[in-house]
Amino acid sequence: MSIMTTPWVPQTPHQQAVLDVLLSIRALNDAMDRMNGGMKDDMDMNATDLAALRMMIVREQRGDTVSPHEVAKHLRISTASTTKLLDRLESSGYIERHPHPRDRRARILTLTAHSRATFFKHFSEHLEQMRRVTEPYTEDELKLIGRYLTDVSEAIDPS
Amino acid sequence: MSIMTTPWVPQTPHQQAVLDVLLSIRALNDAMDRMNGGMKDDMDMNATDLAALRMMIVREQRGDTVSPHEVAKHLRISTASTTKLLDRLESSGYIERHPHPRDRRARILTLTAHSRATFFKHFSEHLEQMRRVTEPYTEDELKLIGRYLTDVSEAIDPS
DNA sequence: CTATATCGCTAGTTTAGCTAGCGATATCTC
DNA sequence: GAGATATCGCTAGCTAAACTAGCGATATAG
Repeated sequence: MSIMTTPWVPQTPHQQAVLDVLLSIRALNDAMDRMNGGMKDDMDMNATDLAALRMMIVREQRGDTVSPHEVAKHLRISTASTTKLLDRLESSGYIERHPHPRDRRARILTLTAHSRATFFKHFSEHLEQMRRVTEPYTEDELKLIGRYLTDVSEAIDPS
Repeated sequence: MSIMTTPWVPQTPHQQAVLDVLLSIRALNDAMDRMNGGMKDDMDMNATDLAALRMMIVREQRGDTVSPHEVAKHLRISTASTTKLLDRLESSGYIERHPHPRDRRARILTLTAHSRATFFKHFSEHLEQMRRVTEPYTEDELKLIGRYLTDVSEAIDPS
């Protein structure tokens, strides 16, 4: 993520602080990209398949189920590519396809126990590290940080 | 980026704040991924090629030049793939390959004016939005935020 | 009830990665 | 210096994973 891209020379300490934060956002994004890269290598999986798995895990935690169509939309790939992606995940035992109870055209996707176990095995260490560096901050500080991160997310991708 | 992935129920307001921050980091990462996706669509370019362009722009701002080898290392792709990537960028007028002044095996890569113009045209709006939401924070707040973001980056990818 | 839309899939094509290895050049060791 | 080794960017050929087009089954709208 290239933040430091415009010729912009900070004139004041405040402007310098703004620039530093934007640079640190870029650094964070790079770090997360590398983390994802590492996980996909560890799990012997491509980036898209891993992203699909992440999406399903998040949805499951919210109590929602996922359809092939939703996977396609989330990953911004075609439904044809999604079929093949799901073939890969299914044949390697990460997901299962079940009939949708009401719509006989549709499917619902579920994670296998193996899937959850493998994902957490590789992710929990990163999560623990993140929690470790987050916990020392006070509640007020965390609220400020959370508010800022939300501000930035909405600024770059008003959803 | 799936943060909310472990069954972890916050017991205190502080724990809740920690969880919220971790969730907002995931949201930020998702937003930046979508921003990148949008830019690559707008510029009719694949994600890796765009990442290479970003890297070159950052290096140029620091006054450094870039070699094909460095592109390969940064993107974690083979030098063979990098040759093809540079072929694409060169034939579409984004970069130029020049002989290295001291090492006759090597090349140095430069951006074209068209490249810079196109990139900034598509990125500057996002950057401006990010700066807009960042500027209202006080210098002390920004320092806190910057420190936290750096902490997290180092936690997930100790470089 | 007919027309249209949606869901997931198959078939075939294209893109962008990979490994292996080469020619030219640079650097290290003696 | 001379020879061995390493490095740089490249080509050739292979593979993985995306794409478009379109189909059968089913659902929904007029």
